[in-house]
Amino acid sequence: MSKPSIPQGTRDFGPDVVRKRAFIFNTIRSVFELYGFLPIETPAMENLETLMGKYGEEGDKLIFKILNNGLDNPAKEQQVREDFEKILQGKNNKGITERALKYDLTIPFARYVAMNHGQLTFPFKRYQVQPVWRADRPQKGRYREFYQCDADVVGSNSLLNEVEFVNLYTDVFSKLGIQGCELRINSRKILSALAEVCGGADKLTDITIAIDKLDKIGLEKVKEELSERGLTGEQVLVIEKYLDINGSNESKLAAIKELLLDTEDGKKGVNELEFILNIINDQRSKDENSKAGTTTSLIIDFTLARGLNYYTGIIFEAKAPGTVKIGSIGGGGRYDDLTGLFGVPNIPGVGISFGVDRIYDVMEELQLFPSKVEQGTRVLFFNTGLEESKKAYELLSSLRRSGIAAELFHEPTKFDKQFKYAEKKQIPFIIIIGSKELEEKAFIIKDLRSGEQRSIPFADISSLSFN
RNA sequence: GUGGCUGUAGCUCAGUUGGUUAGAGCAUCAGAUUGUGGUUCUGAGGGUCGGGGGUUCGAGACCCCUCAGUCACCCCA
Repeated sequence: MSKPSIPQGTRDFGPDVVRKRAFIFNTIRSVFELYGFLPIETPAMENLETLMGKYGEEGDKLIFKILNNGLDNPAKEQQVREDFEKILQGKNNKGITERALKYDLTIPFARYVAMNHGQLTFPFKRYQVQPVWRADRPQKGRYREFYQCDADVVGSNSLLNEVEFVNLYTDVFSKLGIQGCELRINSRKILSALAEVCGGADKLTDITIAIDKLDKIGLEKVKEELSERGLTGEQVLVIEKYLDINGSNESKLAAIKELLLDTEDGKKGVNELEFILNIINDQRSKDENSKAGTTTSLIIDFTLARGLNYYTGIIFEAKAPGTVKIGSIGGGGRYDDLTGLFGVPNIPGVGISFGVDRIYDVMEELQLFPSKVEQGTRVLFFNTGLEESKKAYELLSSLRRSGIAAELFHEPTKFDKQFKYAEKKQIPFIIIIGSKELEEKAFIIKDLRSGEQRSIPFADISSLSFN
């Protein structure tokens, strides 16, 4: 027997980790609900064709495919061999695989909307917290199974939705206690205007992929990559000018107008950004937290591109505070016609996502988890024998009824063991009921943190707070 | 999919140019301590040195293969 193990890139979570993760999930969920989003869930697996082709060529490779059952049926052997031949040529085949684990929450949601649009009230605001899977090779902060927390609004073109998401991000990070996050925004329209000015609207994807890497590989390498992707020296020069834009949000907008305002897309993109910025600035000028400088800052970033190619308008990326080297902890954007892929056109939407696993790492590194999230049992009743435990159980039940987590030690053994159990589980109080206490109708309660103990009549147990 | 690094006790790691019976700390269990823990002391258990092959009189160490973990690239949360 070899040692048991779990698949690469997956993780077990112990009790304390689950508690901390639950704190993050609950916080995000409560903010989603506060903004009027409704929960849905979709299956772990989707039909392969629902997912294929939605995430680009690279994305297709990272989809976890599920092998069909019954391939060992002798009667089908010939067919299976032929089907498998197609797999070897890099083509998917229904005879071998027709289901896959979901890759994100957005496409399954689009599929859900396409299937149920007749019943939904628009704008439909949903949130979804579920695991997704990617056949990526794991590395720091990247796993093959991880949770996404998504919120999307479909059926509305209003930019007020984008404003809502800016505030939603801000509220979540504030409630989690993470200070100094950055929310970067851009518009895909700006990027396509850039492509247009560079004489190659068809080069949009190449340009976005290259400039997205700017902060990682530097300007020179980006220029190299652009040349390799077939852009002329003149076009690269325009992009260099574009990438050179910096300063405050206002000066960035002024500079981009100069560069791209001749184009239709450029105008639209700038308008979008200005609209959002104006409202947010106005709101924040009246808000105490913003004045204190502890909120998430909203930053226009023309180098922000985002890989997923279904985005058409505003795009977001949330970044951890600069002191931790984790990078993106969330992202999202507007898509004009996501459900069109599933035969239901003209339902626009905008959505965002939180990367819980990375948020966890950030909070762990900055020690931001409140100590109360690790709180479990408040009081342990010592077991000193059968008769005594009967009384202990009676009192314990009354505590549980009033919401206080309590346990009875599982067997009558020496105090040493029972004390150590309480210590390891960080149970702050122990209660002892022995034969003497039974007779006196009063138990001994001890605070393990201070070592203080006193005797309390059985009847008075409800007056104790166990804090 | 491509490349780098690391695999020795439950955990963190020592282990000399290849040399006899592979060590330490922490953790676990037992005792000192029969109804009062944390500290201390004593003792015990625990290893096919990731797996397979090779070189050698002799391999934890050197070579090859393989598996696993990890980091980076591509891409992304």
